[in-house]
Amino acid sequence: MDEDKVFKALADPSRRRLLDLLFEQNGQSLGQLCEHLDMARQSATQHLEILEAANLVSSIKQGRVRLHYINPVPIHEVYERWVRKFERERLSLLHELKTQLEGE
Amino acid sequence: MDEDKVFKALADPSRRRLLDLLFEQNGQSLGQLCEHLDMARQSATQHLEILEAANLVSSIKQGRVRLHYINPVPIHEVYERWVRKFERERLSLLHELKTQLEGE
DNA sequence: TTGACATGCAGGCATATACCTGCACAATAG
DNA sequence: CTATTGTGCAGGTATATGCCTGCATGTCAA
Repeated sequence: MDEDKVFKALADPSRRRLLDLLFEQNGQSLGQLCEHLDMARQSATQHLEILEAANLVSSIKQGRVRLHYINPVPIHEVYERWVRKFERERLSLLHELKTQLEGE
Repeated sequence: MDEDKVFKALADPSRRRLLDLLFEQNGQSLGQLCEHLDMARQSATQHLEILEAANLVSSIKQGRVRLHYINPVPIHEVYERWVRKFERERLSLLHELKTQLEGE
């Protein structure tokens, strides 16, 4: 997994919206997705390409439509590799910060 | 929490590195952090400002140094609000995708 | 006070990003 | 076949981003 691509892909609200839309209904075409997206079709295409490059979305051409499927695995990996360690220390760090502040 | 600021703050590798450094040792000064960062001090300052705006880092001026403290709460909130629902459906979606692909 | 050190602030530059228009191609319906 | 529909591809532009230099400010030690 390319961690950086995943984070950069998630950095844009339009792309998070696309993932939300695919989460609501998996396997949508470009046209379907655009109906919810107040932007030109070509812009949505570029966003979907970025999501695909990050392996967050897979697409399959079926006849003349291209269907898009969400892939939650990279998000899970980001959580595993990156969020969890912070989570683990969350309360103790908060306590530490509080102590430091009180020591001013 | 401003979800977009958190995602955008996390999108840059230098900023993730800063969070890693603060995770290793909390309460470091700008100078200390720069020693690990192959960039000008002013660039690091800008990254830290973005992290502060996202509430991922808090800083306190203590004499002539400014100390920086990590705040894992927004990361946790991103996980709660955004990652968890994908996590919840992860296996079932994978199964669904597999089924669709086999149907080609 | 004065020199040294850590940081703050202003601005400038190159690249990346997000958006668009215009045209081309492929598949299906009639 | 032909028109329609859905998508692919090539660019062009405005803004955002990340990096820098130069100078100003503030704090501590001697």
